[in-house]
Amino acid sequence: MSQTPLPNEQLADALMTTSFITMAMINRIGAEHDLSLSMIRVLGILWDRRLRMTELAGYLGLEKQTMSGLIARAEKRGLVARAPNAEDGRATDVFLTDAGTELVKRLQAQGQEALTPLIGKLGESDQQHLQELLERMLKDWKG
Amino acid sequence: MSQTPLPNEQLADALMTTSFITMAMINRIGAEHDLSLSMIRVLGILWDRRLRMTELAGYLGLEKQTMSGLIARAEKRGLVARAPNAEDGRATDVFLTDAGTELVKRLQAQGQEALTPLIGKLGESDQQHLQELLERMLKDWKG
DNA sequence: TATTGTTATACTCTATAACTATA
DNA sequence: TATAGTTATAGAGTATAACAATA
Repeated sequence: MSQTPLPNEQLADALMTTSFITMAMINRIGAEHDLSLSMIRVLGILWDRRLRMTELAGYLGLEKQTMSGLIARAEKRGLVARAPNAEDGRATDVFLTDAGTELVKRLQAQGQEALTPLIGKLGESDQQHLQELLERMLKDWKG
Repeated sequence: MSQTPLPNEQLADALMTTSFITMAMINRIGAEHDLSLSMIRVLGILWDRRLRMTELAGYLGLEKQTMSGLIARAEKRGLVARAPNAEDGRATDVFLTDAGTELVKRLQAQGQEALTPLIGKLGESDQQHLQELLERMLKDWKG
């Protein structure tokens, strides 16, 4: 006599609270560099990828026109560059410049630093366990 | 011979990735209701509190003028209300209306539902453990 | 004088609509 | 005809600056 498992509401709430706190930290760090959360996401996604405008918009769930504006501003600041796509004459590739790559490294380091006090509320063994659980949850997630 | 514990960089990265995924879900849910992440935070904070404009701005790390605009739009939509503060003639209290309270309940339920597939990647025992670790990490956090 | 809040202004972010160029 | 991208426009979100009212 099995029943459909109820969603773990308390876990969902804890994830949402954790995420709001983490996002507030990332938002604050971004503000120091005049970067919005969307711009940080764009740069982060481009870390190990060269994408077309439409693909990039798809990753972020934004309209292509919105991406045009974001990329135009990022390009103006020298963080990304655009180049015509080799296969499709209509498409434009976007990728990080060296300055953009350095900035992403910096942001990641600052994010790690900012999270240290929160993480430090757990002992080393619990930290290890939390890391494993999160990584298992994220594995192969198509988000 | 002890050494200063290094910050757990992999855990920090997992928290940031989890948060970006969770925020994307919440952002999508908010969009269905024409609510930005900031507006959702405002409504969420007012869930169990009646706050003055400046206090509210402090919670979100925003300037008071920004909060004036957010609250003006929320008030126009009937989600919050303003009233003069009893003790300080300069201050204005903000609180949820009944419609605002209903909306927050709805948003929380939708958030729980949206997170179910992600949470479901872990077994019940792991879910329970993850919840405990997150709650222990969040306990008494002044964020 | 200092604090609380609003208004004025400017820029970023976002979507809808219209357009150009290529497939 | 459909798709990729940009430009035009409008509204929300944000900060800096200036202001009115109260402490």
